[in-house]
Amino acid sequence: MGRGKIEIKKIENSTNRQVTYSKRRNGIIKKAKELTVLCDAKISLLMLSSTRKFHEYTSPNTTQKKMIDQYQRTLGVDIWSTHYERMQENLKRLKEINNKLRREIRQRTGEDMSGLSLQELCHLQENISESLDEIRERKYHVIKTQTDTCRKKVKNLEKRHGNLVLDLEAKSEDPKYGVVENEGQYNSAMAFANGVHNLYAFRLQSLHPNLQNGGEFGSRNLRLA
Amino acid sequence: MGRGKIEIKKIENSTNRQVTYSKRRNGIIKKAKELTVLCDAKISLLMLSSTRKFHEYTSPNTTQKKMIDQYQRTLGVDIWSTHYERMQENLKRLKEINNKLRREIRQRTGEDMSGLSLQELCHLQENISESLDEIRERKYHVIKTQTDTCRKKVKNLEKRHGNLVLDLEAKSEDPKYGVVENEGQYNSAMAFANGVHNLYAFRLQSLHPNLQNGGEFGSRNLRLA
DNA sequence: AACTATTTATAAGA
DNA sequence: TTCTTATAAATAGTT
Repeated sequence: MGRGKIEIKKIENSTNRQVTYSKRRNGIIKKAKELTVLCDAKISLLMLSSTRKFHEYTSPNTTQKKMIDQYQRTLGVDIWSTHYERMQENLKRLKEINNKLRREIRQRTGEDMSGLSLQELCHLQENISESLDEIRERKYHVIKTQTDTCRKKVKNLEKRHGNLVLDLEAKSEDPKYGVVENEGQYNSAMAFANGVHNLYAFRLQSLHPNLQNGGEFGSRNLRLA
Repeated sequence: MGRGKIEIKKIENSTNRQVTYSKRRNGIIKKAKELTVLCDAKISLLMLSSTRKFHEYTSPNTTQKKMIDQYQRTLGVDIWSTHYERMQENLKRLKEINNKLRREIRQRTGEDMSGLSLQELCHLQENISESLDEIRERKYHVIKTQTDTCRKKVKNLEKRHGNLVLDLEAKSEDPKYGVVENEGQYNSAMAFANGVHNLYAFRLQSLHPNLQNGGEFGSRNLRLA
């Protein structure tokens, strides 16, 4: 269509070819647009010129991805299958592991023991019981550690208190200090001493935590006995 | 181009639209082929009609995948990134959940209790203890069910055995049957009776499983006491 | 699917 | 590139 008929074969003249490409490219895009509107079609058009220039047209009511997905579904092929399927499998595998873990937890909590044989139940009971022992041991360990820390703090306070008391006594005997001026200070020192005494009492009690079990943390043991 | 000029808007007549689609589709594919040959271009053309019919054209010297790869490289986009990233996030999320579940199990088994405060440990111990109670209950339930089933079987066997014995006695009293011919039969019937007796003894023992705890399954309870 | 009057696309030239 | 224009090609409406 033009001043003369042309044979459909590669245009050897480079400039001519580029001009023709440009003209016909616009032509085909126009056709694609018209087809989209006239016939309510969806079109994806990718064009790569011999000079590596890229042009595209995609119908407004779709995307390249949708078109390619459709293409793959229609032809029953999947260009990206390798990557994609591997991820899908990974997801599936993780979900399965997840469910197994949840099931294990439900069994261990006693929420769901359906499907467990008597032997499995015995095994589970033994297992949980051992876990309970370990947790109890750990608890005692933590209690002991906290107690030790507390004891050290008390020792430190006692020492500082002792120094204070000595200091105070020294000052009381010193004629330079009157009794009245230092009364308030003495009282607060006594209050401090009382506090330390209480802490010390706690320390003595806590030296054998394993033998007590009378407090909040020990009630469970009584229940189990 | 035709008998009359048409406005570029959706053809409402369905038949007409399909005919036009068919004609213009062929036209655009012809144009694509010409452009491919004339200008040494590479073209990917995907078309989806309003009736969901799919047509495509791809230049002979390329493939859809190459075109799409080129498209993505040229425009610096990744059509799949959204999908891909969502999957990646999903994977990550599942892995995290997985790890949390594993950690919970390790805590419940007593394998790893690092990072647990005293309060948390107490809570855990109480929790596990309750689970143990539930599992023990379930076990007793299973034992009871099995015992009941066994008891029913025994009852049935007793009945059948009783009938056999009566039958045998009747035959022994009947002068038609000699003692010698039936000796073997009688002995085996006695052995069977002994077997049933043993089963019956087991039945009696199992009537109060909660009070026994002397067997394999009860040792744990003693250890907990 | 074929026909054909017309519109549209475009080859060549400017 | 873009414009022009003669002409080839595409196609709307019809059969």
